[in-house]
Amino acid sequence: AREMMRRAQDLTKSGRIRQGLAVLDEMVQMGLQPSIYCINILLATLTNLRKVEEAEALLDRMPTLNIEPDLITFTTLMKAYALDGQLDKASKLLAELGLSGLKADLTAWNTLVHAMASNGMMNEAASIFEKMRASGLEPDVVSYSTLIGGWARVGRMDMALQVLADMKERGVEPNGVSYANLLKGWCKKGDLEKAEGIMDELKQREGIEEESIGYCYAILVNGYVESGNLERAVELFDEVLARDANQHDAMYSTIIKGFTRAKRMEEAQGLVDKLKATGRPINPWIFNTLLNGWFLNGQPDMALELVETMKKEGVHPDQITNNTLIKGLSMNQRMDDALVFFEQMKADKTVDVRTYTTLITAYTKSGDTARAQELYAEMAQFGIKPD
RNA sequence: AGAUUGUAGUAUUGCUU
Repeated sequence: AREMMRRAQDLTKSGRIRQGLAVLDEMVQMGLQPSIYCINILLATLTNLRKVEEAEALLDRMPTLNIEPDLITFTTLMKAYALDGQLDKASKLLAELGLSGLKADLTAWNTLVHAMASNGMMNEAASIFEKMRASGLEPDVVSYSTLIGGWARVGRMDMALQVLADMKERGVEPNGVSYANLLKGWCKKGDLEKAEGIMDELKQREGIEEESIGYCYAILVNGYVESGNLERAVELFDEVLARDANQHDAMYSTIIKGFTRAKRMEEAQGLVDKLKATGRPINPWIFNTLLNGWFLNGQPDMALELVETMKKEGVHPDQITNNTLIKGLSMNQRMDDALVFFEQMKADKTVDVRTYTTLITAYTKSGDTARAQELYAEMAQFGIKPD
């Protein structure tokens, strides 16, 4: 049974979901009983792939597999619904745990708070937070950090800071994530001075892991890039690299993004060359960032050349690479070239809603609404829902 | 007994803002 579950997981993870789930049927025929542990792993895999319908179907099948869903099962599915924006269903799952003889724990409550917060529903998030407390559970650092992140996300830094004060008062120590969420909020607002202030407080605090500090710096550097202060970003870039090797790839892609936006392609290219010289494999994010940069700067031929170079270096184009190519080529009046990549993606079954939106937008802008309509109709054939 | 099972924070692609 273990062997078969492993096979099911491998198939599912690699995107062959049908075949993966079919293994369960085989098991039933052979009289083997899958464990709840393994089913939950499958469910988490589907959730992380955003395959909500498949996750839902798996839950529905559990009775025929003679398995009782447990709290982890339901929490995983709540997350799946949240990622899909189906907040009513997520709430209902928690509310109906009792029907299965289960009771929500801190993780389940936190998942639901996050479901609301990540979808901008902060009144709901706060109300669920209170219900959790009323049920006798003490909110932990995750609960508070989730609320901070939610308020920051909707631009209510006053509320985010209030939550920070609340947690301190209640004796829950803020951690790196609590501060990262605040930083992100200030960066999003473009208030880098306030962000620096948070950074100072973070550095003075005892017990914050070095790894979290590096993570926070990465947020700050990106904030400077987004606000157009490339010089300060570059200054911090070296500091961060010296401080935390984990941030290496994120730092490079962030700074390369900055250079490409500032039309400083020589410097962007220079950083990639520097990485190549180390002989270590280049992170696809870095490569994709530079690729997009060539298109932004109106140099589609440089972009195509880059793709060839990277292939030779053993970096293979992924879905984002192809979407970047399709967008870049179509916005540089190279529709025919874009369609070559589009056909390739369809053959690989890697097209997604962005691929279609890109092309539909391009055709609409060029006045070819008939082609746009066609593509819209075609999406459904690939099981892609318009958003 | 064992096993990669659920919750919060960075970088690249579309539309919206």
